Amino acid sequence: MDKKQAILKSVLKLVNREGFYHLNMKNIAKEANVAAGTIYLYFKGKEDLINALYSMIVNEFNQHVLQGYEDEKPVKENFYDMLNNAIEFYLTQPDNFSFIEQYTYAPFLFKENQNDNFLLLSPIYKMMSVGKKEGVIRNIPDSILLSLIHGPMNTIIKLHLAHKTDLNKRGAKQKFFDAAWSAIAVV
Amino acid sequence: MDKKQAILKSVLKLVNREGFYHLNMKNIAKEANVAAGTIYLYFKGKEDLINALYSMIVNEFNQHVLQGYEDEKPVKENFYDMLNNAIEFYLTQPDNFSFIEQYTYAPFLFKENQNDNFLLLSPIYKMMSVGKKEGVIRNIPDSILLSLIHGPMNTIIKLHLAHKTDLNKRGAKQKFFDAAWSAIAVV
Amino acid sequence: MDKKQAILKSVLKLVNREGFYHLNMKNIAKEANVAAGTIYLYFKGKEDLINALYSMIVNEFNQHVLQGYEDEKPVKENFYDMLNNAIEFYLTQPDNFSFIEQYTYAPFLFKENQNDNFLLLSPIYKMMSVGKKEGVIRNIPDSILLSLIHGPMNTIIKLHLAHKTDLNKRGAKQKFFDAAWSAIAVV
Amino acid sequence: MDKKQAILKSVLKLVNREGFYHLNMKNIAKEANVAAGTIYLYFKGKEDLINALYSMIVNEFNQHVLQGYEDEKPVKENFYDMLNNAIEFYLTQPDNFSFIEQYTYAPFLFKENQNDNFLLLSPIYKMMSVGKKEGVIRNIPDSILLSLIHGPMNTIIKLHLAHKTDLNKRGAKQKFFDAAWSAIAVV
DNA sequence: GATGAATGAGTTTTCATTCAT
DNA sequence: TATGAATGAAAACTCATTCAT
Repeated sequence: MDKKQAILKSVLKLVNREGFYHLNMKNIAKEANVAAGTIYLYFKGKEDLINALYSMIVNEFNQHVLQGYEDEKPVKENFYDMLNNAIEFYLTQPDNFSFIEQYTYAPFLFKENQNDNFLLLSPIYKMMSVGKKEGVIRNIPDSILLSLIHGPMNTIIKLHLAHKTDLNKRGAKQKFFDAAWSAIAVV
Repeated sequence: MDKKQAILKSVLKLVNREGFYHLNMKNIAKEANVAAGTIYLYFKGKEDLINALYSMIVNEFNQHVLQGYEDEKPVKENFYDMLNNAIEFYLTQPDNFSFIEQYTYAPFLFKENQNDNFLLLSPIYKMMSVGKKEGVIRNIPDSILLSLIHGPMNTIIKLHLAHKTDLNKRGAKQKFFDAAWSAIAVV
Repeated sequence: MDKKQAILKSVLKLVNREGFYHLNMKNIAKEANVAAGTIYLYFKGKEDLINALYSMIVNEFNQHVLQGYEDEKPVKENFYDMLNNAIEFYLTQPDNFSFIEQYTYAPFLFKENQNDNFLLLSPIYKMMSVGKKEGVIRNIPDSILLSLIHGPMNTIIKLHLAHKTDLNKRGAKQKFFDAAWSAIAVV
Repeated sequence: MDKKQAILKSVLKLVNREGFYHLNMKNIAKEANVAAGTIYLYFKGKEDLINALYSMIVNEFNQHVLQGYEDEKPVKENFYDMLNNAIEFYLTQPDNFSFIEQYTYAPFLFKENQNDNFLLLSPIYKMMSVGKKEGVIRNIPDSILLSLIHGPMNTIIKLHLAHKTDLNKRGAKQKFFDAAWSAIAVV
C-alpha cells in the first residue's frame, strides 16, 4: 500500500467532508491508517501536503480536460468536448471539485501557488484564441470569455453536487452546452 | 461608536486579508479596537459572529441588487440592471465578495445557514420566471439558467478583483452583459 | 427592597442549585435583579460576599439551635431540643445546609473564616460539659462526643434532603434521637 | 513512569492543598511534570479527569474497607474492623478524604456520578442487614443506622485531620468504636 | 521507514472587577 | 446609589510538529 497516496486521499476526503477549517493532521493520519508522524516522512508539513494535493488534482484535471482535443476539429466541437470532459471529471470525482474550490478561496492560506489559481484553465485559453481567429468566437477580451465558460461550468457543477439540478437527466447537458456556447459564439 | 459593527467590519477585513484559516478572535478584537472579551458581549462565539456577518452581507446584497427593479420594465433591462447592481455591489465592497465566497465553500464550517448558500440568488429566480412567461428567456430549467447568470458574474468579479480583467474599462461591462444575455435569451 | 439581602439570597439559591463551581457574579446579579456593579457597593468582592453569607447563616443557626435551651432542663432534654432545632433549621431552609457544607469543604477557598468551620457547633460544646459534670454523658474527649452528635445529624439531614430517608415520617426523628443519645450517654 | 497516574496524583494533591475552586489544568500539569496538553491524551477534560479520580478512590476505598470482613465473624467485630479500615484508609491517605468530601458537596459540578455519592457506603449496608437479622443491631431504618455509622466516622476523621482530636492516642479509637456501637446496637 | 506519546505555543472563551454615565 | 458595557488576565483546550523507540 502506498502510504503517500493514502495520505493524499485522506486529505481529499476530509476536506470534502468537513472543510479546510476542521482539517487536522491527526484525522488525516487516522483516515489514512497511518501514524501522525508518518505524514512528515512524505511531506514537509501541512502546507506542503495541501499544496501537493492541489498540484496533483490540477494536473489530473488538465490531462483529463484535453482528452479528445484536436486542433483539426471545429472549435465548437472542441468546446463541447472540453466542457464535457471538465464536467465529467468533477462529477465522477466530486471531492476534487470541493477541494479545488476551497483551496482557491482561501487567500494566503498557502501562498506558494497563489498565481496558479487559474492554472487549471489553461486549456480553455488555447481554444479561445483559435476560435477568435476563425471568427466563430466573439472578439471580446479573453477574460470575459473565460468568465462565460468557466463561470457557468463552475456553477452548474456546484448545483448538481448540491442536488439542485441533475446533469445526468436526458438532454440536460446538451441544453447547458448550447446555452453556454451562445454566450461566446458569434451569432 | 458602535462596537458591534466595528467587530463585524474587522472580521470582514481580516477574512479578506488573511482568509478564514488565519482568523482569530484576538486579531478581530485588535482590529476593532476592542478587548477580546467584548466580542462575546455581542456574539455567542466565533461561529455566531461569522454567521451574523454572512447574514448581514446577504441582506445588504439582496437590497442592493433589486434597486431599480420594476415589473413593468422589459426583462432584459431588469437583467442588465441586476447584473449591474450586483457587480457594483461587489466592486465597491470587494471584501464582501471574498467573504461570501469563502463562507460558501467551507462545508460544515458553520452549519446554520447551510441552506441559505444560494439565498442571495432569490432576485434572479424572480426575473427568470417572468422572462420565460414572456418568451424572451430560454425555456430550460431554472437551475441551468441560474448557472448561466450567476456563474459568469461570479467569475468576472473574481477576475476583476484579481486584476485579470478590468470591468471599469470603457465598454467592458456592456460586452459582458450582451454575451451573458445571449446565453439565456431566446434567439 | 433591600438589595443587599437580595444579593445574599441569590448566592444561597445559586450555590444550592449549581454549586460553588458555577457561581459567578453575573448570575448572582441577574438572580437578585440587580446590576453586576451593584454587588460591589455592598461587598468588597466575591470572597467578601461569600464570607458574609456564611457568617449570616452561622449566626442564624446558632440563634435557632439554642431556642428553648435552659440550664435548668435535664441535659437529655436540651440535647433532644438542640438536635431538633438543628434539624428543623436545615429542613426548613435546605439551601443553608448545602451552602454550609460546600463552604466547609472548600479548603483555602476563602481563608478568612478558616478557623470558624466548627464555629456553628459552639452550642453543642456547652451542653457536653454540663452533661459530663452531671455524669449523664460519657467521660470521653469532647472531640469524640462532638463526632457522635454532629456526625449523625449531618448525615441524616443529607440523607433526608437526598430523599434517602424521611425525617417527617411518624416516629423517625424519635428513633434517631434515641439512638444518637445512646452513643453519648452513660449507660 | 506512568503519566496517567502522575496526573491523577497531582489532582489529588492540588485539590487537597488548594481546593476545587483553585484547581486548574496548568497547575495539574506542572505538579505532574507533564505538558498541559498531555492531560488531554488521557482525559477528555477537567470533568472527566475529576470523575476518573473519584471513581478510582471509591474503588480503592471499597476494597480496603472490606479487608478482614468475614460473614462468620460476629457483627460487632466486623463493624469494628470496617470502621477501623475506613479510618485507617483516610488517615494514611488524608488527601483521599478531602477530595471525596469536596466532590460530594459540589452539586452539579460533575453530574456523571451523581448517584454514586453514597456508593462508597455499600459495604456498610451489607453489615447492617446481617446485624438486624441476628438481633444485635437496632431494628430502625437503614438510613438512620447509616447516619449513625457514617456520620461519626466522617466527623471524627475530619476532626483528626484538622488536629482537633488525635485518633492515634492510646485508647482513643476504642472509645470511639464503643460509643459508635452503642448508637446502633440493641441494648 | 514507521510509530504515536509528548510537547507547548497558540487559540477560544470566561468572568471578576472597573468606571463612565 | 445604581447601572451594565467594557476590560483583560487567566482559564480550558487544540493541534502541528518532534523524537525516542
